[in-house]
Amino acid sequence: MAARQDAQEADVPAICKPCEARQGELCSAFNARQLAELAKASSRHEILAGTELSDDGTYSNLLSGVVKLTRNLSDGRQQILGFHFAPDFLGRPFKAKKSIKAQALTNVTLCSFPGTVIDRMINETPELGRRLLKHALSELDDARDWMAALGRKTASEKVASFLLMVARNMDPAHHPQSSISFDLPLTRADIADFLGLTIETVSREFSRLRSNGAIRIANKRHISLASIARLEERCGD
Amino acid sequence: MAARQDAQEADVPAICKPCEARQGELCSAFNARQLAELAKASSRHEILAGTELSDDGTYSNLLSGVVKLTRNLSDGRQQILGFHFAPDFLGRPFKAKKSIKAQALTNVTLCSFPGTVIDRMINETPELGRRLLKHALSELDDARDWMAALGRKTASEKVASFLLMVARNMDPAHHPQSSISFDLPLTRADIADFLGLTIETVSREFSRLRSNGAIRIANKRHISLASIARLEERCGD
DNA sequence: CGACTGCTTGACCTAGATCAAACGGCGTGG
DNA sequence: CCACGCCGTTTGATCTAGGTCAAGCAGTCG
Repeated sequence: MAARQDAQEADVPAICKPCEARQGELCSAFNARQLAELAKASSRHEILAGTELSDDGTYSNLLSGVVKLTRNLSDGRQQILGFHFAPDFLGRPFKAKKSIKAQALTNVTLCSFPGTVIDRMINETPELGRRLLKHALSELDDARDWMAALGRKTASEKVASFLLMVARNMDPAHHPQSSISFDLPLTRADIADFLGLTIETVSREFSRLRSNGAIRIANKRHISLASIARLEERCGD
Repeated sequence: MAARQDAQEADVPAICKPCEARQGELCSAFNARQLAELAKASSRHEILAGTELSDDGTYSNLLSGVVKLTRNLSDGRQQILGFHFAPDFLGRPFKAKKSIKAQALTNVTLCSFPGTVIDRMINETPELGRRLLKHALSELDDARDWMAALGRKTASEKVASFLLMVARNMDPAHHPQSSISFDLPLTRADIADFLGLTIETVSREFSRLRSNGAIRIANKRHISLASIARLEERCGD
């Protein structure tokens, strides 16, 4: 079994071998032959912060950076629907019912495949379909978490929940008791659009958390959490 | 082609033939052999309004009635995450990250299969996996629609959007210009828990819509919409 | 008939929005 | 090098949409 895996591993395309997403949700479903086929059709992109990602049917591994998904109401009010942190992947079969815009929050590295290749592989690789389903359900769970937050949490619970979510994504191997620090990849305006608040309220809640000793703020964007556990008490669920 | 389908049709299990879900999202993915296997393992239930549906791993076609999905915060605040209207189907592979409770809003008829059977069939029927994926993505789209509503819409926009959603589900073949009427399967408390409001605010917005002439209310629960289009103007997106 | 449950309406209150001012870091140009 | 403008942010003062509290109404059930 180990031997067989090694043999396959030897056939993995050179550009895939050092790839951060090689063992990720999408690519680890493929055998060496499929990887080779994908590698031929794939291309890497560097994308600058602020760039909007076009919604052609492509699928992409997000190798580095953070992407936001947004929806706008007719008069310009904006809601952020979710984030993708590396290593995640972007793209979906079937069109969404309403349009969703994807935009890079930081500089972003993508490895993209045309949708047609993936769509075909779904039929020959049941495991791929399973991965996509699992991924969609995970995004559904996230969306529902935020529904509960948007509908029923107070401003300070929303901000605490948000910091917790970012911390968990920036360092998935977190220890709940130890402290953690990171640079927020979002402006206060983005945070407000995600939490259904205004920038002023977000700013006030940051200040309050700081004076509580729950967080430390350096340079507006760099945040240190005393501990994950400390914030969990403040997030209401 | 038509002949072949007729031949298959002849083999369809007797209990499936008159079933409202026979051509539905789930069952229309199966051939006659699979339907026979499923029919053997399936069972029909009548469930009374108010009953909580246990979250064992079963999958069910919802043949009649309406089901709500809810999440509770630690202090009892409740958010409704979504609804299932007949003919929809319930159940999912992989556990949700956080617990979600399903409860019948009206009397409900289910046709249920053990999860093990479905999980096995996913591997032998790529079409089934595709259906499940499509269904999950559709629920994701819905959840995101409501994220935008919860985060950024006013109370009256939320109520208008809600009525629109119910109307579309109660009569999917709606004509946007013609009037439509139906019985709300929810109490004001449920509506409030869905929209992130209080029952008083929901009630006030109903009254306002009534005095605007956008809706007519008989017996608290029976609602008539002047037209779908009239409400669409009020829902903000 | 009385008790209960769901709904409506009114009076008042507050969390968070809005409006306004000022701060600080950063890039540009003199 | 400093002066200036810009942008994101903070903080304060005030306002308001929607929450809270309270009373009363209409079905419904026992």
